[in-house]
Amino acid sequence: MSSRTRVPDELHETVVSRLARLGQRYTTNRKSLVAMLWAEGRPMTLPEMLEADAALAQSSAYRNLVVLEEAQVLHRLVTTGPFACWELAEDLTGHHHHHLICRSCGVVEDFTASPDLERLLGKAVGQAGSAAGFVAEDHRLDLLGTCNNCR
Amino acid sequence: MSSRTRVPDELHETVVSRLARLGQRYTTNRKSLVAMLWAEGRPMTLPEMLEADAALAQSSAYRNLVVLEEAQVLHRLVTTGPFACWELAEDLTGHHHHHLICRSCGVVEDFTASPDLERLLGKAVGQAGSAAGFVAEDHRLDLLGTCNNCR
DNA sequence: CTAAGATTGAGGATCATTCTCAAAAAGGTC
DNA sequence: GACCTTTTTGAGAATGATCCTCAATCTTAG
Ligand SMILES: [Mn+2]
Ligand SMILES: [Mn+2]
Ligand SMILES: [Zn+2]
Ligand SMILES: [Zn+2]
Repeated sequence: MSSRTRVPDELHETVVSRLARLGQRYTTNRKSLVAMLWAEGRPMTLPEMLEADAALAQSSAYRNLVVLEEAQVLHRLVTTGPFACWELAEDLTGHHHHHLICRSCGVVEDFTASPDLERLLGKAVGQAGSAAGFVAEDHRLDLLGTCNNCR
Repeated sequence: MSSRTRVPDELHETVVSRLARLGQRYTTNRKSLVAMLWAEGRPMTLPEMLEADAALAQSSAYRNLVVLEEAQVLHRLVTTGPFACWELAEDLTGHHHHHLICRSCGVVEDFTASPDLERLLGKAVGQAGSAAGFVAEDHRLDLLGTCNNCR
């Protein structure tokens, strides 16, 4: 829905350097995936990506998504649905966020928590160590409900 | 780790009535699954359950877990791992909680958030509607890190 | 231009999960 | 108990998302 038109040069350059660290190139196929996720502005499943760009081969898309994940360019979401779901890494969009997940259709939208909430989440991460020697480093928050489309 | 020994009669009765609503029986196999999750006190994956009780047949276990989920007796967790992971429904344990997830071995432990944090989470759920017509009803919080065993 | 290495994509392999179906078990009624 | 009906079971087959293989093609370095 967001439809940002062009991937900023700076983002492309960052992607190039992260891939380079792994001896990987920023090919046309990989650019397509990054540009598509940038333009869409929300996480996309693999079938959505294949449909959005008919030139993508399934096996190559799967492989490239993993490469981009290893390069910390993309982030694979944890979902209930049957398909892998991907978004740009947070440090590339500069936008720490969480997700609204529709229980009916499974669509995922971004959502920014209030500063107060983020502060308490950080505190919870710091204090988790008390529980059975677990050391927390990060948090993940999803709000579950019904999207505009499904109501 | 928790090793609660016996499932309280009240819990069994609740399970019986929830299954009855769907015309389903509380069979030995289903009792084994419920008792095992009660005793273990943390979410278990399907292979863990099969290993813990060699009498369980894989295909029946899968089927019964789904039946128990439909009866709202069990809850299927969303994980990165390859296996389905289950726990008792929160309203059966009377214990709203979240999860500590080990990035290394994938083990899941329960975790209770502070009242302040829960209050802000509830507030976030209520306010989510402002974002593009999404109506949130529930929240899910995971803390990601390293378990005692993996450190 | 050439050689070395990376990438591609069609098709096959993998594997968690679901489905099928005949046998067994559980209730209900007498 | 016997009898009938419905549910449950479990072994094996089917499904399907994902990953792997490998020969062909593309890129880059020299
Ligand atoms: Mn997102
Ligand atoms: Mn739990
Ligand atoms: Zn929806
Ligand atoms: Zn661990």
